[in-house]
Amino acid sequence: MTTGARMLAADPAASITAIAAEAGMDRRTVYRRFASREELLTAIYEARLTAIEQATEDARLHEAPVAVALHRYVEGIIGVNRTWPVDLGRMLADEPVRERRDRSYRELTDFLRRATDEGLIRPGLPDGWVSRVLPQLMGIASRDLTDLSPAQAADLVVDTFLHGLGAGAAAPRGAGPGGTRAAG
Amino acid sequence: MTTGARMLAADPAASITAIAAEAGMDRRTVYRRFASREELLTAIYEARLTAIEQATEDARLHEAPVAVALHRYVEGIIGVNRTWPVDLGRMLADEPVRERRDRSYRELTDFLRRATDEGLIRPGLPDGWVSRVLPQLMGIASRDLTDLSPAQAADLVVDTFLHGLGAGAAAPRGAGPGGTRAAG
DNA sequence: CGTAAGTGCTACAGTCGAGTGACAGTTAGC
DNA sequence: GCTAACTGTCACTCGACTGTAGCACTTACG
Repeated sequence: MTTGARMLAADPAASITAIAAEAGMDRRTVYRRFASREELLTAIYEARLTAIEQATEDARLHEAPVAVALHRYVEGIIGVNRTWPVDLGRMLADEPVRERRDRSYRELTDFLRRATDEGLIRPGLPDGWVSRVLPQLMGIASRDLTDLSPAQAADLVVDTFLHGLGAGAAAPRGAGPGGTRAAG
Repeated sequence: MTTGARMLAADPAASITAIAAEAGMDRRTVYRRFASREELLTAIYEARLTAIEQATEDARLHEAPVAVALHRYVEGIIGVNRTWPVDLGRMLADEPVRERRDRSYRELTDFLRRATDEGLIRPGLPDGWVSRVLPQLMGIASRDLTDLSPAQAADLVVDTFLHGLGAGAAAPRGAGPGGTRAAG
């Protein structure tokens, strides 16, 4: 099913025929597993959601030290993004799926608030800015920096997230000049 | 035409009927102005490209001090993003349009290289990371922080881009705690 | 060997959107 | 009032996709 997800990530309007072809099976076979197109999409998104929830749990966002939890979370989500690259946001007709998605987002927001309270993140930033920047950084790292392992990509994302790309900040340990250069 | 672009931004697969309806005219009228759907899309994207090129020129990326040019560029592009929110990337069948887009991207990359050479941006980062993070930050600010003016949003984007969101960095002048809070 | 499950393939109806044609109504300028 | 340009509307063809039906084939299992 992951291959079909990759197809949908490239083109959310992909036809069942195209999705089936990429997965190496016939269009009719897809309909034997999923009653409709919507059901297939829901199944894929649910798989992604489950992976996200697993990664969130593994990161122990509520208990672990914020710096540790942040890195573990980023690394986990980058892995999820690569396994289930499907973007969605459009195909959210299902109320239960939408609710699960919102819960995951809220969990991230709560964690980032804790990180702010504990002094890791600067306070006073506009609402939603912090919790939108982080997923986007993870998204870029997942999509465009395929040469980096999830752990290496997480180093870069966390460092960029906390310190930016200006010259006046500390470079990440083990990701310095010449260390993790990726191809074009 | 901007209204049609807003429609396409929300759903790239929007029908001509829907686009025309949002623009307050009949589907048939659209076909009188544009020979085909592809031509309409091309026209919209060309309008965005022209605005981008104007903003790039206004920022004087080659001559102005890098810090100044960066801020001017970000402010300009945020304005463009709000006027022409269309995302594209998918609808790039036209070779000339694609080439213009690539040229704009190259211009940004060149500028960011200069900014690195002159010590504004940290060297040794993976290829493509810097030039992908900045547009994404501008995109979030354009879409989700609608309460902020382009200038205010640019303050935030530049500060985040250079210093990140960690507590150990200087907050932007005039965008401190309680200053530019946006509604959730 | 025989059966059952799963798959590929062809064919079909229904829907939706793209694009075109023809006609009627409206507005501006003479 | 008359004309020209523009627009709205009805009606059509064409193509692509969804979802379903039926039949043939392969594979595994007893």
